[in-house]
Parts: sequence; structure tokens; C-alpha cells
Amino acid sequence: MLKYQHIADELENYIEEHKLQQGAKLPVLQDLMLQFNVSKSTVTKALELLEKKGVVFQVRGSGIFVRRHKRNGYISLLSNQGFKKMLEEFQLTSKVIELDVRKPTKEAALNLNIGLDDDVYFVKRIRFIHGQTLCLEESYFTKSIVTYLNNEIIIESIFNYITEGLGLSIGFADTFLHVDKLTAEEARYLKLKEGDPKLYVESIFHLTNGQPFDFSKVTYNYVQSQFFVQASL
Amino acid sequence: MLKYQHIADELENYIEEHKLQQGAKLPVLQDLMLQFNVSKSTVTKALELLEKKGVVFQVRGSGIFVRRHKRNGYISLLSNQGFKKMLEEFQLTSKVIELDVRKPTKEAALNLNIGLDDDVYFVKRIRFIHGQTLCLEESYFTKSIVTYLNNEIIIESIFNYITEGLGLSIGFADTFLHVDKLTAEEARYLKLKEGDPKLYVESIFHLTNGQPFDFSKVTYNYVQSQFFVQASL
DNA sequence: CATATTAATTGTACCGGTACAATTAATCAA
DNA sequence: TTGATTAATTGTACCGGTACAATTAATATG
Repeated sequence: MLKYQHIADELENYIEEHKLQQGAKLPVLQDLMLQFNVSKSTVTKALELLEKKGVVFQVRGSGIFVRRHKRNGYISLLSNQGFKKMLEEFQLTSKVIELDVRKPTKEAALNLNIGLDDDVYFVKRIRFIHGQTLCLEESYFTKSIVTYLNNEIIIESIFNYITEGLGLSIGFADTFLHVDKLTAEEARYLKLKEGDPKLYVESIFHLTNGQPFDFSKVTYNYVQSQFFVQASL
Repeated sequence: MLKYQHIADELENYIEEHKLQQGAKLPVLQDLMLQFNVSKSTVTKALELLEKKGVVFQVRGSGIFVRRHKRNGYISLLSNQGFKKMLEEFQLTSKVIELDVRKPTKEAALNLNIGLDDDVYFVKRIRFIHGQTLCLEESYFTKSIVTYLNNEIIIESIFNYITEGLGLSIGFADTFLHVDKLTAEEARYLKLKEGDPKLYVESIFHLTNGQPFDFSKVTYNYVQSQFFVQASL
């Protein structure tokens, strides 16, 4: 494991275990260098990571402080913490409605950067959070990358399978958000009324080498939809 | 100006001007070092910045590639690019409904980490995008930090005033998103119907030293609300 | 000609250093 | 005591280096 990763994890755990509050001061750089027996730049790297995750912020001439003051029940749109953790925290389950290999729609082909005659896995499922319907999801996976999918995989975590099972590494995602009214079909699935609010999220996921492999369109139940973003300006 | 900032700007401009597409390859690290006559770590720093902004992605053993394939009309939730640029791009205007000094609500005091008897500037305004109503905004500014506000400032950009005028530097923001139905009052301001969808966004803005100075509650017109997030996983 | 092996390319991890800017603490002057 | 000045603390910018991992290109092998 990378040194700076390890340091970041240790620090995050430390904050968690000691229940450090917003603004609490962490040991200074010098001390962390000695404590972990690494160079300054390695500690700095670890702290950059934590800063990006929204866990700490640094003030020149002053110190390193705890940032996070999380509200419970909110889903991170940056999901730096990964989907796995989210699954544990939120107890997600899902019900598969459709799963097959097909040709992509024009829209999907465009976003996945493939031809109209290339194969994709199409997945349609409902996801539940604490037993409540959270969202209705339609995903297109490039079949040449995600070579195999089945019901068991989809009920669990697809992303977990992609990283662990297929040995692929996910790099980044572009996400687009809209607010709109539910269609009749969507309302039926989410057990809401037609015309009720919805959060509609389109995402394109890429491997670390930049290849898009998943184009997903998700309609969220507005009652369950609480998101947060931690930005650095 | 910082070297790595300058390099990042130059590269971003280069991409823009030459209309480089998603996946286009940039010069390799070595070349950039020579071209800008700086050390490797400085170029790396510049590229990290661009990666965080979602402009490029790097692949070890392969190269540096253009990432952004922006959709027009979407507002970045990370707003790394800053509010100024957004103002230019989107031609925002606003109409002030209320502006006064008052005591904070319990909620505001909690989020701003001040006492119930400390003063805050309260701002209520409607913001327009291309002449259409974009959102209804209520903001609380800690008066001990943001010492003065007036109508002229608010009609323009408050954040621009805070950085330029007051010489403060904004560090980070925590943002929470909900989807819900419009109340009668909100609907009236936004020229929509009661019960129509809304995107409700709460943000707490902090200075670089971690002090919160602005707690804002914004209700967006769902028709105009298009956001995007670029995450690195 | 396809395929396995090797070599070259290219970004990332990590070291250890100097200089400096922002903050905070200590000191001095009024 | 207050306010200004100075000194100590602490993170950030930048250098220049070594080692290495992932990818891609070149080469050898069947």
C-alpha cells in the first residue's frame, strides 16, 4: 500500500475514533513526518488527499484542522469514499427489472463513445434504501469492457464486481443533474404520483485510462434524495 | 503569480483555443518541463490542479489527455472555475427583496458558528439567468466578517466584493441538496405553480482559515436548474 | 503473421533540501 | 493595558534527484 494512502487512512481513522470536531487541530507537519517516519512531501500528499475528500483543511502559518461536519443520511455526489462504503452505510438493496445484451440507443452510443452496432449490457433496476424505493436506474455498459453480467452481480454492487471481479480500475465520472416532474411510468415504479418532483441524474463513468464504460440514467425519489458536495474554491 | 497556476492557465487556454477534444493528447511531462523551464514537480502540481478541475486526466505510461467535454448551460456544483467566470458565462442579474442587519435564526447561528445575539446581514434576492427567474436566495453573512453590504454590492456579485473589496479569501463550501415541492410563496417569486418541483440547496461558505461567513438557502426554478459535477474516484 | 518477450516511454511515489508567506506568540514602547 | 514591532511557528512553492509501475513500441520467436 502507498505510504501517503496509509497515512491518510490513519489520520481519518484517528479523527473518527477520537470524534474530533470541526476545527480541531491535528499534529503539525513536522510531527507527522516524525510520527510516520516519512518525508515532508509524503505527508503533504496525504493531507492533499484528505483535503480533497473534505476531511481536513490546512492554514498556512497555523495548522491542520478537521473540516468534516457531516450530516447523516446525505449521499456524496463526489463519492470519493467509494460506493462500497456507501453500500455499508446505507444498506442499499435492489430489484432487477431488465437485464440483457442489446444495441445502444443513439444517446448511449454517443456518451459511451461506441458505434450503434456495438453490444452493451442494459440494466434496469430499482434500488431501495432502508426498504424504501430510492431510485429507478437504467444503465448501459460497454460489453467489450464489462464482458459479463448476471442477476446476482447486479443485485449486489456492479462497481464492486467491476473493480474486484474484472480487475478494472475506475477513474472518473461526469454527472449531470436535472430536476423535473415524474412521468406516469416512473411514478409507478417509485410509488409516487405522476407530476411529483424527481431528481434526474445522468452519469458517464470512465476507467482510469479514460475509456467510458457506463452510461447511467437515474431517477431519484425526491423524498429520499439528499445529496452533498464539499467544494474547495 | 504562482508558476504552477500560470502553467495550468496556459494549458487550459491552449486546450480552449485549439478546441482540443476529449481524449486529445497533450505534450508529455518532460516537454512541459522544458517548455516552461520549471522542475517536474511544478508541472505535476499544475496538472493536479487541472485534474481537480476536470480539465485533464493522466495515465501512467501513456500520457496526459483532455477530459472535459462540457455540456453548455450547466452550472458546476464545484465551481472551481469561480463565480466570476460563471457570471460572465451566464449573464446573471438579480433583484434585491430584503437587505438588513438582524439577529440570526437558530439554524443560521448554528451553521455560522456564532451566537444568537451576534449580528448578521440578511439578504433575500431573486436571481435571473438570461432574463428568466433562476432562483430565490436567502443568505446570512456574519457581520463581524462581512462588515458592510449595500444594494449596489448585492446586485453585482457579493463574492467578488468579499474577495476584492474586503480582501478576504474564500476557502471551501459545504453544500446540501434536496428536491421538494414549491411552497405558495416560492412559487409566486419564481413564477411557477405551488407544488411544482424545486431544487433546494443549502450552502455554508468558509474563509481559508475555516471560519464560516455565509449560510445560504437557495430555491431553484426546476426548469433552469442544470448542474454538473466532475468526480475523480 | 500472429504472439510472446524485451525495451523505451511516460507518469507517480518518495526523498531531502531551500526559500518564503501567513499566522501566531513574544517582546517592546507608549 | 494597549498597540506596534519582532521573532517563532507552520504550511506552501519550488528545485532536482532516484526508483518504479503502467503503458506502448520494438523486437524476437515460433
